[in-house]
Parts: sequence; structure tokens; C-alpha cells
Amino acid sequence: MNSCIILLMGTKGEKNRNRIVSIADDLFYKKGYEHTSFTDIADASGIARGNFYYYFKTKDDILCAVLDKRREDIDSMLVEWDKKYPDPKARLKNYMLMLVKSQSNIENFGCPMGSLCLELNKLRHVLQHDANSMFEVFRFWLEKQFTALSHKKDARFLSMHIMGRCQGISLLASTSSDVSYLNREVKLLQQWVDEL
Amino acid sequence: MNSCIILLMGTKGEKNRNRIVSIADDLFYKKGYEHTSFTDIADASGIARGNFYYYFKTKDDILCAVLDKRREDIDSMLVEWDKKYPDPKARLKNYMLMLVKSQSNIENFGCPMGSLCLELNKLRHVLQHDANSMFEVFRFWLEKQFTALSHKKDARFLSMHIMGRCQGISLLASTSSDVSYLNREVKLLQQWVDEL
DNA sequence: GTCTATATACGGATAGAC
DNA sequence: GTCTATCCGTATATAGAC
Repeated sequence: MNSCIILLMGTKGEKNRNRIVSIADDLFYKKGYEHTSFTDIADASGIARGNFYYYFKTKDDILCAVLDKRREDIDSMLVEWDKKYPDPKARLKNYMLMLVKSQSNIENFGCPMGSLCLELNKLRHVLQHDANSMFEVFRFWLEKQFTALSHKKDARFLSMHIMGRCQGISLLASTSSDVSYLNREVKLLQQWVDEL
Repeated sequence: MNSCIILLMGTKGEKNRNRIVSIADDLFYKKGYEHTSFTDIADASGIARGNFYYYFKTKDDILCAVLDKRREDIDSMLVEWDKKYPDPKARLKNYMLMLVKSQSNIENFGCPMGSLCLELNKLRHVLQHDANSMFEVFRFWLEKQFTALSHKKDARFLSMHIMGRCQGISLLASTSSDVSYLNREVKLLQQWVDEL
């Protein structure tokens, strides 16, 4: 069933369903997918353990819903950005600014996207490619910006380069106690955009 | 007990102990720490499950031994490099070449160091800082090279920058199906070293 | 739709014979 | 040092009353 349809229904059941997905999303990020149990989600949401199976057949189904939600969230965020920043360079800089805005989460748990993908890839999880496709959503959008900046030929590599840089910053920030590192790297990246 | 002493003993027991650590090291990398069970290590090593507790009191003890081993392995690898490459730039380039040499593992499982640290950080594991200290081993060595290249003032940031770049490349390579990306990024990094 | 009780499997860990 | 049998906790998942 499509999530758009679900949102339109607005029944109490779907409100609970959305609540489970939101809480699971957060816990999968902060504790990891495997380490998050139904009990954890139940405790955090106030919904009884056994009740989950009314909404989801398996834990993987919850993950699937979380991944759908994440892709939708990214999509609507990018639409927002397009409205707010008409300039491609400003858009790119805003992409990097995410790191600064969510600095404390990143230092504690890494990047929500990168860390989940890495975990699912190691588990050889059925949904690993679903998770990896979150990166594609960003990549398509980034490619548009680079193309607008007359870098059409290199748009794909430049997009991956930026995403890679941000992933590296996230990971190193989460393993290091150096508080200045992340900000300094983001400044470097923004400068890189200016010089494009 | 110090691992050096253990190696000197050379009894059958210590041979088995080292075997457990090696197999666990590999499995922690490829499956993740939490997802690796005693049964997995038993199957891969041919040593009976219940036998592990003769060598290690807990699973965390195995992890501790794995982390010790990894730090020692890194250490001796860096000593090797210092012997083999007298030029600091050549050393730095060799650091990046690791990505190319272990490309297929990286594409499947990410960086052994980064992915384990990320997992343990999310678990809020007692040994998370032990794991993170693997990065320090590399950082100290990198700082020496940058200092030798007259970048003493920026040695720390440059070292973290390089490690971050490599982490980002590893992560993106593991989530993407783009085969050329990793090699292109490494070339870019090597060029960056040349221009230092 | 919600809740309790429970089935089933597997995880780490222990005891004790050999 | 090695192996088997087993404990105990917790995980996902199910059945069924309400």
C-alpha cells in the first residue's frame, strides 16, 4: 500500500502506524537496526509489543516502511531547498550545512543514511539496495545542480565526490573527539563550491 | 596478559587462541560484531562453541583481543612502510593505495576500522574508545609524514582530512555500484599529495 | 484495534565429565 | 585443554480473549 494513501486515511490506526515508523526510524539510527528490538520501540512509543503485528508482519516490514519514509523525507526536503535557494551553489552549500546543523547527532551516531546502509550491507539484508537507493535520491538532485553549473560531463562524479566527502566527515567526526574538525571540513567544502 | 608473551609461548592452546582471534577479526569485519555469534566463529574455525570460554570469559573479551591485534597489525604495517618507502609523499600515497588493494572487500563490507567503530559507537559499547583509538595509530603516523613535509602546523587537520577522505570513499564505494568511483577518488587524493 | 499469554529459536554463558 | 549438555535471558512472532 502506498504511503501517500495511508496519510490520506488519517484513522487512529494509521496514526499509530506512522508513530511506530517514526520511532523506529529514530531508534534504527541511534542504536542500529539489529540492536533495536520491538521492546525498544514499544517502550519509546507507548504501544504494546504484541500490537505491532497488527500493522507489520515482520521487523523487516517496519524497516521497509522506515526506508520509504526516509526517501520521502529526503524528497520533500530537496523540494523545499529548491524553493528556498534558487542558486545552485547556494543549494550545494546548504547540502553541506546539514552536517553542521545536525552536528551533535552526527558526532554520536554518524550519518543516518551511511550508517544504516553499512549495517544492512554487512547483514546482506534483503533491503540493502532499498537503503542504498537513498543515496541515489541525493545524487540525482546533486547532479542537477552541477549540470546547472556547467559541469554536466562530471556531474555524476562530482555528486559522488561531495557525498563521499560528507560521509567521511560524518564518520571521522563520530570516532574523534576533535570538535573543530567537522566545522573546518565543511568550510573547506563550501570554499570548494565557491571555486567551482 | 600481554599478546607478546602469548606469542612467545607457542603452545597448542595459544595457537587455538590466536586462531579464534583471527577468525573473529574477519567475521566482525564482514558480518559486524553483534551479528557474529559464537556459533559463527565455531563453524568458521572448527573449534567447539563451549571451548571458547576456556580462552575468553566473554564475547567482549574476544572483541578486546581483536582490537589489540588490529592495533598491533597496523603498527607493524606502518613500520614496514617506513622501511620500504623513505619518502613521506610515497608513504602517504601508499596509505591511499590500501583502498585500491582491498577494493573488493571495501565494496562489500566498507572499511574494517570505520565500520567497526561506527557499530560499537551506536551500541555505546564499553570498548568503543578502544576501537576509535585505531584511528589514532594512523593519525600519529600521518602527522609525522606531514610534519616531515613542512606542514607541522596543520599536521593534525591534514591527517584527519586524509583519513576522512578515505572513510568517505570506502563508505560510498560500499553503497554504490559505480566501479570507477573508488579509483578515480584515489587518483585525486594522490594528486593532492603531489601538490602538497 | 488492543492487549496478554505464550510458542519457538537463538544468543551468551556455565558445569562438569573426560 | 576439549567436548557435551544445559541454563537463562531475550529476540521475533503467534494465538486468541476482549
